[in-house]
Amino acid sequence: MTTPSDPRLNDLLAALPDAEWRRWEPLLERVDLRLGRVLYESGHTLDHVYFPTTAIISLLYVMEDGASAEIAVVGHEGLVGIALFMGGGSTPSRAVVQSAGAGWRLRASAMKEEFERAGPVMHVLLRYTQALITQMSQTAVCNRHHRLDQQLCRWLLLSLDRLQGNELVMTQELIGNMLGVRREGVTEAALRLQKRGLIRYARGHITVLDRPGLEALTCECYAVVKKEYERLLPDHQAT
Amino acid sequence: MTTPSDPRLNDLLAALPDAEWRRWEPLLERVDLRLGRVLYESGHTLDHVYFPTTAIISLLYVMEDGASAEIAVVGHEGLVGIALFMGGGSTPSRAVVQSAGAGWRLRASAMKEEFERAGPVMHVLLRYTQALITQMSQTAVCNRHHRLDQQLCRWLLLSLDRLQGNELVMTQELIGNMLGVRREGVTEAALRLQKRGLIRYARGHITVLDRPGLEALTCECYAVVKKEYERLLPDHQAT
DNA sequence: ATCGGTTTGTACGCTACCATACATACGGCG
DNA sequence: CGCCGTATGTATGGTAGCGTACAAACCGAT
Repeated sequence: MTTPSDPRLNDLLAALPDAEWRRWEPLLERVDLRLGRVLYESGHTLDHVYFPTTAIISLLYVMEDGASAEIAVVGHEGLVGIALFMGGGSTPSRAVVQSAGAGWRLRASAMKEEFERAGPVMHVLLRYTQALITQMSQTAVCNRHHRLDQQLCRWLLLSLDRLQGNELVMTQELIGNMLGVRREGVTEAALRLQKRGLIRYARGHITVLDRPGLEALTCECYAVVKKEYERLLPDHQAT
Repeated sequence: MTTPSDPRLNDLLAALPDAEWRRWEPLLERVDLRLGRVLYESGHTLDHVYFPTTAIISLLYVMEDGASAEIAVVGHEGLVGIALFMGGGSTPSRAVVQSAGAGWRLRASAMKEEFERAGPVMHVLLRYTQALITQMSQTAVCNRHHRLDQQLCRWLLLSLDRLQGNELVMTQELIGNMLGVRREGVTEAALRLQKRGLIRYARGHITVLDRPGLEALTCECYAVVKKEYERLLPDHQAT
């Protein structure tokens, strides 16, 4: 698929003042992000930052023994590759396409230059980074205290917010990798949600039937993060 | 106690170029940080950033039902209050003094001004922020996958790195709050470590007897975070 | 239509941690 | 010295999620 996919579907790009946007537009390169593609690997130096429009990227941490856990999710509201302007150039995590779609990317050198202007671009990026930090912290807390059922609800809602439509393509095995639990655990939790009529599951396709129901069942973590994104990035697109 | 406590015991202050240091020095105010003091509360606007020298600060998240979990620890290697220059002005977490000691603080307005110069100060602060992000992500993963015994080791080592000496003043109840587990769980884990001869516990005083032993027992999370701090902030003081 | 790989469902025993309750021990203060 | 509050140790039953194993259902390709 090669739909044009307006770059300004990405909220950060959309938030750029006109002057910056004119500079950026010619530098942006469209990328087709297929399921499973790795945008960067733990410890590797980044060569681009990615601005997803219709794709969803998962930042996940893979441990020595192969166990993994998602630390944050990035969609059209954000960007992948903050280490570039934060100064480290790499992070000990991996960025994987969790839901196929489109995005736009900018070369590392261009990104750094733009950031170093220390103008509105920098401030938006830093506010976004703070929102991302909130998501990560909340994930830490949620991992500690909340039950799998609630976490699954939170995860579904986070994904839904970054998609158009109410269906997501995702096997239970993959959800298990993201949440850092066994596939069987996901099966059981998903069945419980299905029995309540909140979702429908079928071989890698989840249809959300009752979003308010999910919101009622999930833990506070979802709302806390969402509110913080809205506070820090008020220009964001309505979902 | 009102020991002078050189502000440059703090690694970030120590890393300042001379020109910046001369500007900062008169602006820094010494603070005596007693156990339990709250430097900022969830959602409240920060009025200072704090640079601990001998104190240790715990960033913790308190949930609606009162359950809590630590998302990061800050000592002489860092600063408390990144939300100030990241742009949000507040975060949904709380900063509490976990180990009494000294620190220095800077008014919010001064901090912002210095950051906005977009020079070396900004770059150090951003690299520190990235290190902090690593710590938070790793906490999320650790909460998901590792056993309490290992987490306790990690926590002890993190504290030890930020202290002089090998004794820390901390009840099991408080450790439970930090790690987000029951006090009884901490008692049992601490007893296991004690039986192995790694620590000695006595009414709020923990003495670490065998640091290499703790390092051998803890999960990879400790080393990953430590390496990342060293990579991002190479000027840091040897512990 | 059949086969084979993938995805989902189910079962079983196990362990770490939880909730609760209570016992003990220490230490500072009168 | 004895008291009391705080801190630590111990016990009991409950449960969520794990590791493992295997069955069933589905889809696509031959």
